[in-house]
Amino acid sequence: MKYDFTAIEQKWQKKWREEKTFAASTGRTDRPKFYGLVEFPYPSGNGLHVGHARPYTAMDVVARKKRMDGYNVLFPIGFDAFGLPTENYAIKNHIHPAKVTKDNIANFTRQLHMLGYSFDWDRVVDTTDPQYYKWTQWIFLQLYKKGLAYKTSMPVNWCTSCKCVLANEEVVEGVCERCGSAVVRKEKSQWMLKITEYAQRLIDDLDELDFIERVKTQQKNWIGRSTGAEVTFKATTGDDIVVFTTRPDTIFGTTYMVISPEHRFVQDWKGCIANWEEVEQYVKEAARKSDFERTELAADKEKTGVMLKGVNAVNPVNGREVPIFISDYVLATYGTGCVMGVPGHDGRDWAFAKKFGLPIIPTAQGGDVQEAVYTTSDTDLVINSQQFNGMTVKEAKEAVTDWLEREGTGRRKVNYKLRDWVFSRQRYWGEPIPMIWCGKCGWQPVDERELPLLLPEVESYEPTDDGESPISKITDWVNTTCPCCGGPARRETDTMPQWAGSSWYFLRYMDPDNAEALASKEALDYWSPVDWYNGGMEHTTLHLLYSRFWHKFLYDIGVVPTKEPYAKRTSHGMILGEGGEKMSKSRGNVINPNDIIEQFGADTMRTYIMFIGDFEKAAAWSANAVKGCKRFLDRVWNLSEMEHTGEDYSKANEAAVHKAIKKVSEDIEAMKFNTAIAALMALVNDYYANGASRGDMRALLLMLSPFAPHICEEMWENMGFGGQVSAQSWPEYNESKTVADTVEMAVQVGGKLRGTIQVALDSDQETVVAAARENEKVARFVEGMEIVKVIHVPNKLVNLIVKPKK
RNA sequence: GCCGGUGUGGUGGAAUUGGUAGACACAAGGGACUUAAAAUCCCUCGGUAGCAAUACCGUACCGGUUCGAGUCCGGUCACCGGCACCA
Repeated sequence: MKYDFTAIEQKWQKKWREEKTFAASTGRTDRPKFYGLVEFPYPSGNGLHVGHARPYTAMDVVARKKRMDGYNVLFPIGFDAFGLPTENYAIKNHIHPAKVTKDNIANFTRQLHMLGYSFDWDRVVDTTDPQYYKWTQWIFLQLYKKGLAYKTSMPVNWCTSCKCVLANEEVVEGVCERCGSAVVRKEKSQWMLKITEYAQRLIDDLDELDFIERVKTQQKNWIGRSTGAEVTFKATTGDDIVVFTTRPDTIFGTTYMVISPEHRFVQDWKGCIANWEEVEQYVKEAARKSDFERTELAADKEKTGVMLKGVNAVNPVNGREVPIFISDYVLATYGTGCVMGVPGHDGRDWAFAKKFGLPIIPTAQGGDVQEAVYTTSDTDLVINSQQFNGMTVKEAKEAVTDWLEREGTGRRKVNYKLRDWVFSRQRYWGEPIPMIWCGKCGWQPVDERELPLLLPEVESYEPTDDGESPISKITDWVNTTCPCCGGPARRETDTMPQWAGSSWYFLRYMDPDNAEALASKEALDYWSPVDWYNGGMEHTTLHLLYSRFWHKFLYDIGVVPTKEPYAKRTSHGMILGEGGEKMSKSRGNVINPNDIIEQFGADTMRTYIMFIGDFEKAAAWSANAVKGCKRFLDRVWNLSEMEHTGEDYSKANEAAVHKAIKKVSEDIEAMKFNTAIAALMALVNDYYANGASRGDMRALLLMLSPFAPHICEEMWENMGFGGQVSAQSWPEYNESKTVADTVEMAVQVGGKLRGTIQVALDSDQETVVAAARENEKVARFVEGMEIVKVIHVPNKLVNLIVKPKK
């Protein structure tokens, strides 16, 4: 009988769908629970990509194995459907984004079914569904009520021609992606979320989590905790210039100050600044550059800046007056937007001082700071610093800070690189922010009972000429009454960023239809936390951190039972095109999973995408290798033509089967899917060499079923094992049966491999050395030599260290 | 630039975490079967020298630690992800 994968796959997919084979049930007390989560897709018009298939297949393999291990498994899917691409598509084609979204979701759903994923299709969530975003808005209101949402002025990318705010991605080399006009930075009032309030907890609680190390370090570095001091320098205008420094010990070396071009002092001091035209010109130029361009420190890149003539700053430790510059390497958004320039011991400051001919005063011994910047170590001795001279750098850090605190001009301070979350978008396709502005009462939250606050219908989704969201033109919707005083008021017309909906979606899966709460307490208590969350490295510092922040907040207000949303986090590598290039439409190397399924079947697609390489690393697509996986499944299918007798493992295969069960079990747990499949290929090779009993076949189908479920179900049925593979228990292995009684050991002489020997398992050193010396090749290198040392690694290797006999 | 990561045959990758480098595949070459092709099966397959046994070299590059390094340490180069409004 031929392996008709199309018929087989359709048959089983239909059955799974109709029988709801993989539906999760809340609160089954007879089994432990397992909640496996994948990052839900953004339903773009391009359809499902092989880049989705890798992580989804991986977690599907894990979920299927966990069910066979006896867990009550929740493995859900949904759609993160608000966002820019859909909106832009809608603008271009004059189709409502809701319609675009609906069509794309239908297409994604069809494609996901074709891959045979064991999702619980009764729990699909869609972030654009009002019954879903009702709760996204509700969470925002709770944040607002706890003082964690506030409005402030923030710089945005402003296209001078389209007159609208652009996403960073829409700015290409400083100009608007759409019209090519100049993009400038413009201040705009934005809703912000105080993620910084959670900075320390977001660092500390990482310790308890089973996240892969690179995710932890990247999150820690992103939050960027540093300890130091906040110091106040008096300006000659009388203003306080506050700087943050991690190096208070170098304060005597301050020879200038720098403030960011957009700092309010620049405008405040306009009257005192003698060279205002020059300053204004520089501020304008800086506005054109992104933070990224500004801080980019290429070796050949010259520092730029302008001195503010007419204003100086006074160093609080010695009363010395120093000049003040504006320079774009100081960002308004990090620290206080002001820095003290200590060129002797900071590379950027040194380059700046050299450029502008500023004095360089060393504050620690070692190196010649006139020639090159000197990076101090903790034990260097302090100089040029009055009473602190002779202390070590480490001591001086504390002593100077103590002194500043006593004098009232400084204080200890922990600083974080992490910035508050800009939560406003002047866009249509997002959740409306449920706030009302009243001229008398200020910002007022929409009454919770009125949620969801529906996104109104508009004719055009284009941002307006004044840069406001298109919904600002719907006056019927915008004009409302103040919930506080009942007077006329206006609704907020900004919408939320796409990150909002994806910050809590995993909670909704637990109880997707709940109308009273984002999920019931029972469901949250039972399923929390997510046991295993796999996703891309690119989401480490934004999505993953945002969602940890929201979860911690929900924990604080008693909504969720755990401090952290995800117990375990792993990450997959990208799928590249043939030859290792990034897959992209323009390169024409995009692989559509549907084509592969049509040609080779979903089981081949799944097996290949798991076999393609190390799951954590990027891997290049290879059409030839796909054929190899199809060949493997053909070989599995053709095993049916062999005669199988005996329900036990056959003598010839017993050790191989036990070994394979061990290997596959461990590899799935460790995400080493490629070697799990390699082990199954090797097992099939053994079956071809030795024949296979019914018991051997049973084990193979059970182990292969998470990877290639359809073919295994079909063969399981054909062989009359009874029931479905997916409902069976995972096979167990016997450790003692995985090891042979003799082992092959490597023999080295002087660290070089000279031969191998067969010895009994766990032989002692004496036996091993004796056997080694009998080996002809080894003997040749030992002859006439004296063995001075033996290194024996049991069952692995023996290394004879020799020297010539005297 | 900063942060995180990666680099092994013609190709994808494996290597029990310091212990026999190249498992399992792909491609290629040779052979069997076939009127022929496809499919299937068998053999070879890191480099150099040799008929061979075998020897030497070999995990991006340079150096170090060690009886022993793909694995650890220092430096260099190349590539990939992120850099806060793509998600």
